[in-house]
Amino acid sequence: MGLSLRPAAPFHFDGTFCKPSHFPTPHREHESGTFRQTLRWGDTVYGIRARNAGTTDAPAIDLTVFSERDLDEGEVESIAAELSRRFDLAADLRSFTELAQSDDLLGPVEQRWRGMRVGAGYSLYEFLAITCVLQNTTVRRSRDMLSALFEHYGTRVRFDGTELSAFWPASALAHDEAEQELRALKVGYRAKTLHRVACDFAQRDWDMSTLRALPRQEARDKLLGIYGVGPASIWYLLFEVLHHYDAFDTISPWEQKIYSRLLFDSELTDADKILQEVHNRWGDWRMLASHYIFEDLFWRHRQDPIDWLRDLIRL
DNA sequence: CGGCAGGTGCGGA
DNA sequence: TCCGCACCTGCC
Repeated sequence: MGLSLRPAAPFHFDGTFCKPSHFPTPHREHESGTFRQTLRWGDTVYGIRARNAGTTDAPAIDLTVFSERDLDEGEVESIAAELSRRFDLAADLRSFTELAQSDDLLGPVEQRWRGMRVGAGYSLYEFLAITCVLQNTTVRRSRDMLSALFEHYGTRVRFDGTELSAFWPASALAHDEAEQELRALKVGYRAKTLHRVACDFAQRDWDMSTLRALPRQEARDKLLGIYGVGPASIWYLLFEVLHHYDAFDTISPWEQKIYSRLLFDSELTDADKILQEVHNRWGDWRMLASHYIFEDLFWRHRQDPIDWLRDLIRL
């Protein structure tokens, strides 16, 4: 069952649904003009297919929802609305475009990716599982931990000629033995965090419409109350899940190295200096601007490997 | 082998 | 409020 979505112009389909700087997860796949993912929504797992059916200035997406049982129209509409929020389809990026045009670094990048959205596509709980496996380790190990979680707790879903994994519900990790189970999956001390967060969410999920409506500072304080969320994870959540375009006030070591290259053509520049520079250049758009620059860099890296970047990510 | 990595919570000053 | 420390595991 399907319907048509109308993102606000300008819109960049492939930039929104494909994020080369994020490591691949088994719940989504992308090829030019087509995106598929699984979606756990309510008590049901759906298959989602989005197809580009428009242009940058006259955007349209053909959305198809797959399910084992019959779907009613209201159900499909609520899924469409949720996906529109997750992928930030209504975003007005016109003043961002204006800002980019007067910036030597962002300008050419924005031209290539005009209309690209944040586009994480996860629920809050799912994204917390991601930030948890990102903590204090290397990209390779984060990827391995997430694969193990999907293999053990995820479900395989076949639809539209493909097979993808779906995220597990929080309740799957909430039973008493879950922490021991998780340790066996080599997630280390993160087992405690994953278990505790799962218990919290299994008992009471968040009211996302309230959270989305909060000013950044209040949303920040609320999210910091979640066990396992600290200064490094908080801006991932604020940006990717809540779309606060200015959520960029701390910088992690690997990102510091990348910004040092991009902004100062050096191997390592002082973190405060980078934050100052980013603030001066892009103001309230600084996190979105950084996102554009990162995706552009990783996209170019994928086409034609960049040596220093390969050394940094060591995948 | 010891140190460290894309952090965080906790106890003690 | 700020600081030092433990923590699973894999890689150098």
